[in-house]
Amino acid sequence: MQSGERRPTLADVATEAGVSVALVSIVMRGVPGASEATRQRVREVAARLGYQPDSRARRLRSGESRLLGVVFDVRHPFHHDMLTGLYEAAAKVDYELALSAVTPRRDERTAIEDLLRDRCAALIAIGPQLPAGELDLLTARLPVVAVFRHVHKRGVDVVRTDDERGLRLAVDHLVELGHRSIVHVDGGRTAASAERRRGYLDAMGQHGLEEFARVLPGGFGEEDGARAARDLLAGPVPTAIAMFNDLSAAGMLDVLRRSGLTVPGEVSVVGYDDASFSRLGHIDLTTVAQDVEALATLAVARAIARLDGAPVGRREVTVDPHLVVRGTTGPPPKATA
Amino acid sequence: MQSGERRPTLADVATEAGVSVALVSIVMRGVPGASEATRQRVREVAARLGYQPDSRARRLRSGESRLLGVVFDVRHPFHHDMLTGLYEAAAKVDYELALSAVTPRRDERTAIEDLLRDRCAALIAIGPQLPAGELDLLTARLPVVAVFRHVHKRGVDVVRTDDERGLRLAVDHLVELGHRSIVHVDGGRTAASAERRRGYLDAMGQHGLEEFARVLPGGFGEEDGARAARDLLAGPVPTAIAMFNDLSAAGMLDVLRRSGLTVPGEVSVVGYDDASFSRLGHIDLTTVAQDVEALATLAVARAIARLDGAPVGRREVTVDPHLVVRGTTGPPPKATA
DNA sequence: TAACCTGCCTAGAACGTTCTAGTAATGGCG
DNA sequence: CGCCATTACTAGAACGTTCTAGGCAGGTTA
Repeated sequence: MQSGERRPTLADVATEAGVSVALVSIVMRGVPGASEATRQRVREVAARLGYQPDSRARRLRSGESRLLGVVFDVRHPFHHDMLTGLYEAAAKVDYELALSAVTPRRDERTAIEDLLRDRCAALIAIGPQLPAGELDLLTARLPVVAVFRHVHKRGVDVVRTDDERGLRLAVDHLVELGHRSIVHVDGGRTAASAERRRGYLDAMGQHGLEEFARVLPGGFGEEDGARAARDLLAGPVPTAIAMFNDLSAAGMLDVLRRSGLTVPGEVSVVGYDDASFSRLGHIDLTTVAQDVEALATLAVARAIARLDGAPVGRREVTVDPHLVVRGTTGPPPKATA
Repeated sequence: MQSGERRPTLADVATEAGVSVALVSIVMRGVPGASEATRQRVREVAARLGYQPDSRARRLRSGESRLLGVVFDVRHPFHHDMLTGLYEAAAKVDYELALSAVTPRRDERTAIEDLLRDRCAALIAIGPQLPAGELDLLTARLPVVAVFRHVHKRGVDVVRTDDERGLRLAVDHLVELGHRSIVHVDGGRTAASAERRRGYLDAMGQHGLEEFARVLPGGFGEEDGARAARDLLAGPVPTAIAMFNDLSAAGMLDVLRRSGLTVPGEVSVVGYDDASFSRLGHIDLTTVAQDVEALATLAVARAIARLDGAPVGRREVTVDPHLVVRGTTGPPPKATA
């Protein structure tokens, strides 16, 4: 009942089974060097005593930790999807994950320091906010892979979505539906905002719609989208809007609908991220989805390539996003087309 | 540039500073036993070499791990809020957290086993799905605290929201607004469903509204709420609905509005959980919020009380939720009132 | 018979800490 | 001067593993 009793160790199993500690270790690791008979017996004893290997001692002894440190932010739903993929990718190559969360009251520096103390072999930072220089310093200690964010330092590997392409997808979709007057509400100073803006402008150019191109200042929050909507309603309203992300798209949608406009009847709206709420019947947002699965797999692969000292090509690798068409996009109203 | 070099150890710092390993340990831990002069020098050397203590070795040696294992589910937004609180509560009592995530492809058993191997001192399981018996077995090894879920085994501590009270709050609010015909859509077989149902029935009774009490089968998903809405629309529609949670409330809202009913003009809706999307202007759901902060603090306190062998009162402790009034509740339409 | 495998097993040294027990130097006090 | 306390430090044993080097049977080969 009490948890006071010491947890059993290899030595306990060894004495109980009447063999040496080393032999029990051999059996527990499943490496050759023991007869099938003793193997069976040792395993039986271990199970009976409830023996569980001590990963601290194990890693301490065998220099290699086979442990990937992962920094994520509890506030960002994306990061949790990433965790799913990371666990799977790591398990495939027989690595474990050490998680360290960034919360409103626990900053990234603290999160990273914890991982360093745990002696993880490499660091995967999801959407790191730390100055690039600081991340770069870490690479003297261990390989660092940044996910979701462009870091222009030589030491840091980067795995991210091709955000330019993401916005091109959004624009292509709208053009295909017949839209020409398409505006973009950007992410302000948010990371990736520049890439998405560029993608938007490129796509408009490629479709010969330079004259319609128009970028409004926005941000990553719902309120930023709502504000942009009010700005937009002050002048001639475009037939379609490509938003920086889903959250700002939600704000945009809300204000548009409250002002009496129908979506997608009079205005089409595209988001970015495929946040979970976008799937809600009530929002039903057409959006650009990042391939979280691929990002996770690549991040792990990259970290391990560094650890193995394998030659690595480009420092930065991008993953293609894809469009998820839902209910906020449709052909433009007849009058404007 | 390469991460090949061995990370510096106490011994490296010791030789470099010309002192013994033990002394460096003393300095690094900040315990008495070194002069201020050498303290300064050792710290300077440690910083220069980039020394970082090895938490594996540290914990291995000093029997006590001061490590709390936390199991959470990446799919549940709630769990992330809990992490924020847990980190803070743990830091206050100088404990660290070891996180282990449950994902769609990584089950709870695996997550827990990982933590056991890390030799954490106690286990905090957020919304555990494991059979109560299995959780109870674990208590032979270490203290187990279940959060959010009622576990009726003697060995397991429980910290949860007073869900009965939560639904009473919802009903009280609606009654205060003037509603009498209030139905409840429950959570089906979901944990906590029974408690919330009971809270609803109690509250209706206390207000003398037994004759209006009506429970519809639901579930935890959006689709469950939508289905219940369609069932509801087949007969006479009540003036208010208390839903099992926010997600099912979203489904309910969507179907109601699509069928032409105004919310809260003709029907009021209350959710449960205060999920982040409930704050969106477009949803703006009145809901019952759990006090995540308090739950986290209590969970840590309870785990540590067990570790210290302090006498613990009741196995189960509940936290009061509170109502967050937003835009989906209002007085009933005149005709019905 | 001696020499050499091969299969099963063990002793004991690591890994990087912390902790216990102790030593040397200093200083105050009689 | 001798004695005891105090301060500053160190040696070496743990913690629970893994790993290297080897021992001891029993069989095969020269």
